[in-house]
Amino acid sequence: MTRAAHPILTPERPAAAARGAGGSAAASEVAGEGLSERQREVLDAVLKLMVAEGDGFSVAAVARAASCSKETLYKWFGDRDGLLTAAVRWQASKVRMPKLPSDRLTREGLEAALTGFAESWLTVITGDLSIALNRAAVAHAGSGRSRLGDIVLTNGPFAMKRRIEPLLEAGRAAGLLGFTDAADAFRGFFGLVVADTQIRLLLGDDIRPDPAEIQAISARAVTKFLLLHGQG
Amino acid sequence: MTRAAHPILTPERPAAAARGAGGSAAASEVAGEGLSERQREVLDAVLKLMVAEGDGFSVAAVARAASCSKETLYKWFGDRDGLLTAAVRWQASKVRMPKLPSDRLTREGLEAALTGFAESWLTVITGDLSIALNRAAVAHAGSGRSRLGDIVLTNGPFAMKRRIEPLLEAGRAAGLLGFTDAADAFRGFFGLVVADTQIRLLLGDDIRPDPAEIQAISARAVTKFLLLHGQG
DNA sequence: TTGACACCGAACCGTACGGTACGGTACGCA
DNA sequence: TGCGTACCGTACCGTACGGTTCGGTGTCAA
Repeated sequence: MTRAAHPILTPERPAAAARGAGGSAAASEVAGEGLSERQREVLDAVLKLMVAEGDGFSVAAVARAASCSKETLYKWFGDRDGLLTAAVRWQASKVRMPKLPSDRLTREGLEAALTGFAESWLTVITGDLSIALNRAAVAHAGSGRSRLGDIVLTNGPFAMKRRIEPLLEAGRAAGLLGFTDAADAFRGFFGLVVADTQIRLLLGDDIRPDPAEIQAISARAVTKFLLLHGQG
Repeated sequence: MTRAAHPILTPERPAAAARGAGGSAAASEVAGEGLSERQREVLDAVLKLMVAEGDGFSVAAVARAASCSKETLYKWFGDRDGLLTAAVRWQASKVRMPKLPSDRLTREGLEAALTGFAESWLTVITGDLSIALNRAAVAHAGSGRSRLGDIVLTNGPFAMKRRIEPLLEAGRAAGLLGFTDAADAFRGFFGLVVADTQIRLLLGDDIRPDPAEIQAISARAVTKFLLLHGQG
């Protein structure tokens, strides 16, 4: 278990991490903006705890699970909220959206892209980790004690919207889609894909669609969407 | 402030409340299954606190807000969870769904009923109280510490489904709608109406559609739904 | 070898909260 | 008038948790 350099994080703004020199061997910079290997381990432990116990866990439990001291946790992340926030950010940085076709759009390409997106989205939001994180974010949004809600909102619905709307616009430009308001079209797409799935999962209903069901639901949703907005 | 008879509640199952005799003057039995006037006051105070502070409040805060003693709260509701559960049940008992047309369905009647339902639903879920309750229920569903999630699920999405599906079936029977799977049709309707509104609200986005917007959204959603499933 | 550093593990502190107990008061009833 | 009951307000208790401090250990660089 090699130790790595450990930048002191400003939980709000990850900061350029004023670390001295390049750090020792294992300070790789893959995706977790300025996080050391060890820190990522710790954050993964936090995520695991969130799935298992849903935000009710103590900092001591994190220390136990990650085999590190509370002192280190507080030094790295400031306080419990900073720890949670960092964990959610870390998870968000891991999620990748599917590739969208960049060349000229065909009807089939558009349909495939939309379906792929729907499947990907449903797979994410029905996952244990997403459910746990969304639950925590919702709870925190209620008590206003942190910005977890913002983060999840940004990396959840908003991120989806930012990715989908250009695709819809491209579809319209290519004469494949017809709509007047892109936001409204997105709303329709989101609704047809997600429907009541997410809120039911968050409320504890244990519908867990398997990949086949997700494919079927996505296909139906895209069919409906194209029925509403398809041209030709 | 007149005191009323106070049945000891079994939080799980409200029970027929083994009260002695009819109770004194003010023990009216309007809607809150076996709750005395005073108890309903207390539960309303709890709901107010949930809106204001979102489940983070202490039992002492409830006692303060409702001008009653903690001892009484524990006597009536058992523990903090019982108190919350009773409050959510009490609120659920107050929500009324819109009337649906019972006579022969016309195309206009169906459209009006669907639109009315959509408006009603959006009005409910964008309300402060609904947001607060859903947040609490989601949080509790995560830590498995109570059955709040079930209650909200039953009185939320499931209740909507139970009310809408017969309407859809009636529409199909009257030749106004076409679909093969009622559950799938409901899914579509729910999605088109709610879309990302609820999850965004729960996550702290402060979109608060006013009645005019709700009407507009509902009308568009119903139009789309009828485009997908309308016959003729 | 020595010192600085980063970390672990455990003990510690203050507080907040769930839950209980108790004294005091208003009221119905015999 | 006196008793029982239902309630309020407050004090109290135990515990759990966030956050701090400290002693001890491994590592690296001078």
